[in-house]
Amino acid sequence: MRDKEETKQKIINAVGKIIEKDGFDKIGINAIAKKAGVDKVLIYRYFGGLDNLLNEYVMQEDLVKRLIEEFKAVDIVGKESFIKSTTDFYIKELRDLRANKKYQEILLWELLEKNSITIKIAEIREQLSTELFEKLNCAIKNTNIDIPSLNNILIGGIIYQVLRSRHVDQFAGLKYNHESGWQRLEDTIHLLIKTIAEVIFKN
Amino acid sequence: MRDKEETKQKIINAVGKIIEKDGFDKIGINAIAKKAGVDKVLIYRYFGGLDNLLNEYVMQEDLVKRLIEEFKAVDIVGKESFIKSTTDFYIKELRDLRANKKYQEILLWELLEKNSITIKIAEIREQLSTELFEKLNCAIKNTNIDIPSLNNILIGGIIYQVLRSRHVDQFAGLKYNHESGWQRLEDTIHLLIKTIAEVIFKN
DNA sequence: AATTTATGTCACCAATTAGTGATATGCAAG
DNA sequence: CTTGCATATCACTAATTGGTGACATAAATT
Repeated sequence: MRDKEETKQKIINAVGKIIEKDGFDKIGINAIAKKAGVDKVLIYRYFGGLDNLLNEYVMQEDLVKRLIEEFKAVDIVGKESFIKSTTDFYIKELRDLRANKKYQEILLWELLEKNSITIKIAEIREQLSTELFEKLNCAIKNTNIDIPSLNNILIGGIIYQVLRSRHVDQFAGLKYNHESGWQRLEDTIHLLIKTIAEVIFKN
Repeated sequence: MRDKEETKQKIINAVGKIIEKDGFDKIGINAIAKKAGVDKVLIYRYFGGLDNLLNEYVMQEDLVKRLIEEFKAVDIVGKESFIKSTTDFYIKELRDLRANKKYQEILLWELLEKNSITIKIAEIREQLSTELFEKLNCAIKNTNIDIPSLNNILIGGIIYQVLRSRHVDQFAGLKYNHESGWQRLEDTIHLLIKTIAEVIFKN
């Protein structure tokens, strides 16, 4: 008892539980205090308000670490390695996102509002993708393919399917409540990258 | 004064204004009544509650009509017409979505919760896309390209970029606060479809 | 042991929410 | 003019929200 750090941790954990259950937009001081089994005044005393608390929560979650690892894993030396490496990257992104409800909530939060936390997350991702594209630029010279732009469509497509599948069973005929729908999506990602690789490495 | 239909219309219009300004998730009885300059009890009397009111609002907006028109415009007879028709379709979808804040809000709403209205919208889109793919299936025989799956990535990618651009200026290097970023996206959509068309019509 | 400090609880405030019963008012028919 | 009805307003309740000051208690310092 009477352990400040432990209490702080209880509060931060409560944030995680609520986000996993209800998402970011419905989070509030009262709900957090109740979930943590702690008086809400402590949130003000120890964190200085909801914003700072959420900030500490996000920084504690290793979402950022995961992102970095996935980006670093991309390694390209030729056509075949381009296909394998980028396909792996996008499919891993899809599978991880599907499995990680908290990550889904953060991405959804980024669509809902702009605040100190979503800004910070966006900055980190921005920096990582810049590094990735520099690496790709070294591997691929003189192509008319706009890699960042293509990446955005793919990543956006992936994120949108996952977020949408939470409330809708199927989209344009693809059944996301069966694994087969997701398999078709993965196959199409693979095929797309293979087709694009043909254009990039045509000479 | 004292015109029931006019009052109902004032209420429905207030819904539109609030959604355009704050989106669906923050909408409430009190805010609507205030915006309409009308007592909130009339919302219960005339519509039977928030849900029914939102339902009437959505049905009155011609979002559905617009969707239908865009889907019907797709017409394919060969490779060149496939490229032109589908590229036009997706780019029109992108531009329309960018220009239509209310449509953005509805799409966002579909990501946030499942209710009678989002279900209805999803059903309509589901039916339209089914018809579209049947049309495409007639035009394109014996291909290993999974058209619905590809469509989902493209549409999802488009929607995600637009929704994201509302709070973030750039994504993976693409600047969405300048028209040039959107142009690059459109160019990439065009290139992607052209490349896929080569595969579909290779024989 | 006594006192100070850190930690935690309680009771309240003002604002806002969804929802409802009683009441007032404009209008049209008698 | 007056009665009756549709239309609209008012005034309230109960619950919930974010936020704060006063108080209690455990632990550490003297």
